Amino acid sequence: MHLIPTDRRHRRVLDEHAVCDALAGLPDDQTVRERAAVFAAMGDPNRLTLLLCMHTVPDISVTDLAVAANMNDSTVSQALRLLRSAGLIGDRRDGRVIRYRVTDTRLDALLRNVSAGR
Amino acid sequence: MHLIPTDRRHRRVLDEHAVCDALAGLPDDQTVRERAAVFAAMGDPNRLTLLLCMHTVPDISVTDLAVAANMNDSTVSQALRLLRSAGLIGDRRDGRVIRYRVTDTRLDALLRNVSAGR
DNA sequence: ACGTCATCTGAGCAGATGTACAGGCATCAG
DNA sequence: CTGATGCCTGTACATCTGCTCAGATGACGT
Repeated sequence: MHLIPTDRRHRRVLDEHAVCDALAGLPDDQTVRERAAVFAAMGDPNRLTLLLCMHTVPDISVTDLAVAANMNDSTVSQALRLLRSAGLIGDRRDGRVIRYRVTDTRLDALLRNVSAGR
Repeated sequence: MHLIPTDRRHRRVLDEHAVCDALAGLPDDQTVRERAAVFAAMGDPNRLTLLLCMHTVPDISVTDLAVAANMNDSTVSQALRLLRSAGLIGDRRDGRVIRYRVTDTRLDALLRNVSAGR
């Protein structure tokens, strides 16, 4: 099997078998990018803290998140916007309060795991 | 229970109960930082690709990694240095070839999961 | 309507990040 | 030894990030 794309065919290789195996186990580029984006979203301490708070207290308000995470409102708001555009969280309006919660089910296990390292 | 640290006691809060619950479920700062660092390391598409390659082909060489991930040697080398200093991978010298593999067992499940989204 | 409150937005900036390029070091074959 | 090969490092640069600050928006109570 020659899984090496034509544009890299000229490149020197030490173990062609290894390269083909690696390529065979690789998802397509778009999938990799999507997954990486999820990890990147969790890769910031402040955002991870926010996610953990939303995980333990679903439908928590922005103000309370800001106090719990020790960040100021504006910073929280921007972090939440990023997480929301990544599809990880969802919001719900409740009067003039907006409540956030984790909606991506893939995060549940990960966040539980992080909390376990307490 | 008043889990809110004294330096934030003056801040306005909507639901003190929620804030305390969120704080109670939070690991200490250092733990959060460590976990975030792991996610951040996986948060770059190139690095995630490299990790996936090392996951499916343990002890793969730098040259082969570069071809499989379609990056040039130097970029791969720097990415590997970052991953190594994060403690996620380990290296083994074999003549003039250096072989890398994933050593952090926590990544196994995560990488398998990413591969599944193929 | 008015003031207050919860949240969002935009601008600006310091610092971090990722990549390419050039060159260096170490190892192997002849 | 000499040249080729595999890998690493330093530098430079453009880009991205995350934060703060100031101000805007929208909803509530009176």
